[in-house]
Amino acid sequence: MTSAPSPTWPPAFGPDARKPRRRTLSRDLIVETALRVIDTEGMDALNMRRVAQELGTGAASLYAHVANKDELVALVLDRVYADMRHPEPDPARWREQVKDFLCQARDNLVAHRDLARAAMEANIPTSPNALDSAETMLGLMRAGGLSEQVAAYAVDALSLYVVATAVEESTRGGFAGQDPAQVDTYLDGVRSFFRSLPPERYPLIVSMVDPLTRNEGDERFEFGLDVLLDGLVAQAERGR
Amino acid sequence: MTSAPSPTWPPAFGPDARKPRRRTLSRDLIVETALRVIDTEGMDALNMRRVAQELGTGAASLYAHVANKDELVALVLDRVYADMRHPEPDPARWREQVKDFLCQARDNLVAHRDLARAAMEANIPTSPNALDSAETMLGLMRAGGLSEQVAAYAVDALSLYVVATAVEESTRGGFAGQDPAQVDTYLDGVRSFFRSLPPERYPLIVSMVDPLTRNEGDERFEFGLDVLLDGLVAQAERGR
DNA sequence: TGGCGTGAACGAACAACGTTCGTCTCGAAC
DNA sequence: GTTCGAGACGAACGTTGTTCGTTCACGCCA
Repeated sequence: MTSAPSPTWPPAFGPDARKPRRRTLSRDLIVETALRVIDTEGMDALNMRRVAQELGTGAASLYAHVANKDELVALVLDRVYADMRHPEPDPARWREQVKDFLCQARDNLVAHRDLARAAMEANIPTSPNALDSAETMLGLMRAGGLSEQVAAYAVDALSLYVVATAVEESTRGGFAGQDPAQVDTYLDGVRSFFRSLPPERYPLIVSMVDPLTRNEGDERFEFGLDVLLDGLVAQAERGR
Repeated sequence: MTSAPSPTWPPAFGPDARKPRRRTLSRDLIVETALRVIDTEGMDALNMRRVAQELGTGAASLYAHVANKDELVALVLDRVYADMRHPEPDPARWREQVKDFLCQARDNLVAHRDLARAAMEANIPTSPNALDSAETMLGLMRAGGLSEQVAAYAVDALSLYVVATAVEESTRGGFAGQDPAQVDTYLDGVRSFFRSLPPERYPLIVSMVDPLTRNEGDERFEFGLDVLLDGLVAQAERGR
């Protein structure tokens, strides 16, 4: 590993001593770059040095614009919530509107790899664009005739389901549905594992391998969503 | 910061040179120790050196019994699932039984700080005791008359809701409900933040602060659970 | 136009982490 | 009594988030 010692030039004579100092750093640019890293390599690959490298600078430079990594991730998340489109409440179609809005939210999340993991770790939403989504959901629910308390609880439960589903889905096989073939091979592995289990201990799991591992588009996600919304409709009618 | 250089004794004469070599390491002991660390200091404080120190040894020693940290966490999680008590299915009371079982699961999770985070990151459950719980749930659902596909989807959705709720709750204010007073002060902070929001942009959030931040025991958790179960009952009756 | 203060960029460094390496040592089998 | 292997162990490596002290470019005021 010992290489010939290369002579160290005095700084002024070093190669390209006048490298152009990039003065173009900004908060938005950092957030956008971080999102691009997440999109292409996932959350695990997101670190300060990686983002800085993408911008042709060092990690320390980022801290002039961003308090720490947690704040950066929160900003990225809020940036993604900004892409949501918000419907005008129509009382006659509140159930459909809520479902559409939540499907949109899920699509928006899984479009950015496993970014949903950040949404899961976040507490009660406090970022501007996340609050916009909460406000919209509350509007749809209240238009549907749900009481204040039921609407408040429902927003919580539904948001939780959407985010948790996005996390689960984006973790399947390591990366989200971006390559369906690899998800299939992962599920094939699960199937053969389930089938190899001792039937005397796990009779139902072994006999229900196919329903348990069924993967037909958004069927699984929409099933849970419909169950929740059916339950909410029942609540609404009961409270009336 | 320069202190007087203390003389370094040759190893053989050092203090307590004959420290008893603990040959009592085992997989179960490591798992139990890790769980204790999680219980007392939370998941963030769980690292290999910390567990090893608790056992009076070095981090490297653990790797003879455990492949890596991920496996250790998975073992801890399975160890916690072992505490579940499994009911005998009674078709007449299936809804109540499912609810009781899931409440037990939630209590079991939040009893160990933010261990639920590990359950969230885990994929489809493949550990023995987690599979036992899935098997039990499937048995209760099938006894209730749900179709194979509905039961399979339902187990997924309900498990997801329980784990996600546990994560959310254990993250509130940094630590789970172990100190209700501190959770209250956290919620007070959220309340005053919500109230300080611009009413023209967030009219519903501002006017619904109290319902949104209500924290009455397990009311919030049970609300979502009841909504899901109501929706499932509706599914069951529809499919009949 | 020329000096100057300030915020930002930067390289180096620190501490904590998961993990691996090579060595040593104990206990049991022969 | 010798051998041998599993496991305990200290040291080290590479990666991470973050901080420190310095340097520098730009805009302001004289």
